[in-house]
Amino acid sequence: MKASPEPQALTGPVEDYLKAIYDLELVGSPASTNDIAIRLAISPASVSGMVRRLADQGLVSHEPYRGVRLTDDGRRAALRTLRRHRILECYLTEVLDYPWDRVHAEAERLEHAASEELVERMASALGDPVQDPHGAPIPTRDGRVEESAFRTLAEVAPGEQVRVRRVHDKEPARLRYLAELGIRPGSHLRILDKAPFDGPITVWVEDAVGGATRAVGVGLAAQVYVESEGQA
Amino acid sequence: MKASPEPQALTGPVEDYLKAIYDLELVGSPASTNDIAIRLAISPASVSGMVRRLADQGLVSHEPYRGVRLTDDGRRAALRTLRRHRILECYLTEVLDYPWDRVHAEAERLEHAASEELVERMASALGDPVQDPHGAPIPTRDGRVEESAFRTLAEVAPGEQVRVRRVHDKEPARLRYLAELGIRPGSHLRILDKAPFDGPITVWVEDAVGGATRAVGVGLAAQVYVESEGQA
DNA sequence: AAATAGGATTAGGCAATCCTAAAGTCTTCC
DNA sequence: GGAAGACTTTAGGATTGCCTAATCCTATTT
Repeated sequence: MKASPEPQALTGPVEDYLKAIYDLELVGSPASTNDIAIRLAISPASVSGMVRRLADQGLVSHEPYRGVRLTDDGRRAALRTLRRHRILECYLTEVLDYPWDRVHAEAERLEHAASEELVERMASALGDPVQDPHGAPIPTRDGRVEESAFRTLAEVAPGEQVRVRRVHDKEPARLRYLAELGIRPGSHLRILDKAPFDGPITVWVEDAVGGATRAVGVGLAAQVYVESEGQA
Repeated sequence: MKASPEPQALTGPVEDYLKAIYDLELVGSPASTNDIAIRLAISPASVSGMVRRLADQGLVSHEPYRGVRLTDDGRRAALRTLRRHRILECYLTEVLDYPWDRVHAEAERLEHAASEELVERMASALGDPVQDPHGAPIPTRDGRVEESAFRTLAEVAPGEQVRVRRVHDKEPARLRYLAELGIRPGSHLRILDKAPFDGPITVWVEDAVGGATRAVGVGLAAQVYVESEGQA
């Protein structure tokens, strides 16, 4: 049995496509051209073109008009990039005290430039963290992750007590607002009320100063992943 | 009086050209196409093409067949990149204990991706260092540097005592060898002998374990910059 | 003053990425 | 069962950077 061949250097854009496809595939179905385009903020036509090249390189399999799936090689590459990204986020946050909401953008740029060696040094300095500042799990060196399927805050019924496990990390403004509300990974919430017609969700935030009642719109609540902690 | 316009984002290659031209200009004359090509390990024809684009962007002035000079804008951009590079080198070395000889290559990649904010955070964490691990001066935030003109070890006469101030940083193998000899910025040397016909230079290395005599070829000695400390 | 050696520039290409516009395909809804 | 609408792909372009081969300057040498 032979070690896998040297991971060839991929370009920044290629790594971005693979990450996007990985993420989109997580919900089960193959990634559609359109979804990839939206996620990367480029035109669908460009995605079609790039997907062909990724397929040529053996990183994805593509059934025209049907969608894209990562091959094993593609998945390995995606997880390597994800590991880099998340360790960088941890390092920036914990060691350099980088602001919570801007960490994602910085890591997004550095992940394509930082060597394996650098990232592993950072990981060691942090004691090999297992999740990033937004609660996302960090793939291991050998490419394993445990992507738990949490419910979102929008799906929780009134009366439940939950712990925040993860929040979306892309939009600085939303992150800043969530932080203001006291909602971040690890926060404890009790759902007090859920207004009908996709109305706001009222929660008791244990971790706000002295505890506080907060109303969260469904849009935002759908980006907050929680884990049950019991009924009130 | 108005603040200078936002420094537009430059591509990695463009930053590399500007750094190369900056360095070549340090010795006085405008940078030649050929020298830039050698420094960046690309063909002279490519340099001609890129120089035109740099001139279009107002970053350099180009007199065909005569050479290239940085404009004020170009110099500012070059110094920004150089500051990034050298602070990154310091940070990697001091905080992450990155090996001395590989720091240059890593910083070379990161300098194009790291934001101003990140680099300034690193600088603060280090107490605003004034020189990088190889002895190169770090430009200030507002773009000032003091590039001292040191003699090289190859130019020093026997009998002199010198302190190493700076060493070339590009080649890991040479750096490793110099470190083995005990020659790095701050080391104290006494020149014992200089063989004729560009022969080796024999030095007493104060900082080697217990002090040691070492012979250095002129090629290597020319990459070690020193400052006089007196006659023996 | 003409020949020549080097260095510089132009000509013509290629690969990676992205774009807009036009054409193709699939699914679903009368 | 056919047409609408949504999504995908192809066609044709642009840009950035790099390359090789060929041509062009400049300065030195005879």
